[in-house]
Amino acid sequence: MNVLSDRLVNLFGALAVGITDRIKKAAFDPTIPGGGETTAAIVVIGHATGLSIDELGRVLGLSHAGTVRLVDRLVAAGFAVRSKALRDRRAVALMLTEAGETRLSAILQRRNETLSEILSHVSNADRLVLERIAETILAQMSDDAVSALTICRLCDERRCYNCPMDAFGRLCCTIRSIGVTRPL
Amino acid sequence: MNVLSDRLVNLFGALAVGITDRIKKAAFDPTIPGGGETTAAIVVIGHATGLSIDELGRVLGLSHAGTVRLVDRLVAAGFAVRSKALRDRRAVALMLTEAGETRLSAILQRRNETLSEILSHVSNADRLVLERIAETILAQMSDDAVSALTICRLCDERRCYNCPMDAFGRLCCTIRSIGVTRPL
DNA sequence: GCATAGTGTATGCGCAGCGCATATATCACG
DNA sequence: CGTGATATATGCGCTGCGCATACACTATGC
Repeated sequence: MNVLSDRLVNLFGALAVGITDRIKKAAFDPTIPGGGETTAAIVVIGHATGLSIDELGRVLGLSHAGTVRLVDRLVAAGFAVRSKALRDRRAVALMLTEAGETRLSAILQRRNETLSEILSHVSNADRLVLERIAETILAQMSDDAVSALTICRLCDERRCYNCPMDAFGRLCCTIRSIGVTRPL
Repeated sequence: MNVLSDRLVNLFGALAVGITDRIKKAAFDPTIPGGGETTAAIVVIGHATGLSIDELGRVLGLSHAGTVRLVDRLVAAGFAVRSKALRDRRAVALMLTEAGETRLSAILQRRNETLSEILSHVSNADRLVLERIAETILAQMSDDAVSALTICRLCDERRCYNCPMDAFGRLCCTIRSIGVTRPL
C-alpha cells in the first residue's frame, strides 16, 4: 500500500503531460525544418555551445545517424554551423549562427509566456511551495550532465539562476561556462 | 515586467518536461507496435470505450489517415477491436480486447510506480499544496472533452476520483460513464 | 615510431509513421 | 428523394530515424 494519494499521482502526471504539450506547442517553430526534437536541438546548442554531434545525440536520445541528419537540416537552414573542435580534430563543435540565436530567443520567449500565463493562476504562497517542490524533484532526477541537459532541453538557462541541476557541478549552466573544454 | 519569478517559470517547465519523459518511458510497451502516441491510444480507448476513430484522432492530435493506420496496428496486434457503433453505422466503436486491457493495466502500473517514486521525495505538507496547485491549473487548461482527454491520455482514470477535468461535465470519467451514447 | 583498438563523423539503405488527396458509405436536413 | 456533411478507408509520397558501414582521427601499448 502506498501512502501517496492516488489522486495526487494522477493529477501530477496529467499536469506534467498537459504542460509539456503546451510548452512544445509554444516552442515549435515552423521555420525550423524537421519536427520532433529539432527545436530542442537549437536550445541545447545554445546552452552548451561547442558541444559535439555525439553529445547532442545523447542529450536528445537520438542515434548518431539521426543526429547527423538533424544537424544537416539546421546547418542547411542557416541556424547552426559545424566549426572545428579545439581539442579533437575528429569532433565537430556545434554553435548557433546569428539567425539561430534569433530563433532561440523567440522560442524561449514563447515558452516563457506560455508558462507564465499558466502559473499566473497560482497564488503567491503556493508558488513558493511549488518552486521548492520543483527544486527538490529536479535535484534527484539527473545523475550526469547529459541527463541534466535532456531535462533542460527547453529551458531558458539565462534566467535560471541557482539551477538545481547545477548542484553537483553537472548543470547546464556549468556546461555552458566550460564551453568546449570539457566533454559531456 | 512579470511578477513571476523567472526561476519558478524555468523550474516548472523543466519539471514538466522531465516528468513527462519519465512517464512516457515508463508507459512505453515494446510489444505494442508503433511508437509515438500508440501507447496513449490504448489508454484513451480504455478511458472512453466506444469512441470513434475520428474522436481518437482528435484526442491524439493525428490526422484521420494516421489514426486509421494506428488503429490498424492495434487491431492487428490483437489489442483493440472495431465494433459497430450503435447510433451511427458509419462510425466505428473502438474497444479493447482482453489482451488490450492487460496491456493497459501494465502501462498504468508502470506509470503509477514511476510517479510515486518521484513524489516520495516530497514532504506530506508539500503534497497537499501540490495537489491543490495541480487541480487549479488543470481545471483551467481544457475547454472540452477532447482537450481533457488529451491531457488525461496517460492517466489512470480508475484512481482519479474527483477529477478536476470533470468539473464542467467534460471530464474523462464522465466520458467513460456515458460510453457510446454521446459524441466527443 | 608504429601497430592496434577506440572514438567521432558521415553516408547508403530501408523501414515506419504520418499527411494529403481521394473514394465510398452513411447520416442529416429540407 | 436529393444535396451537403460526416466517418471511414486507401493509394501515394515524404520525412525522420536506425542499422550497417566507411573513413578520419585519437589513444594506448610495445
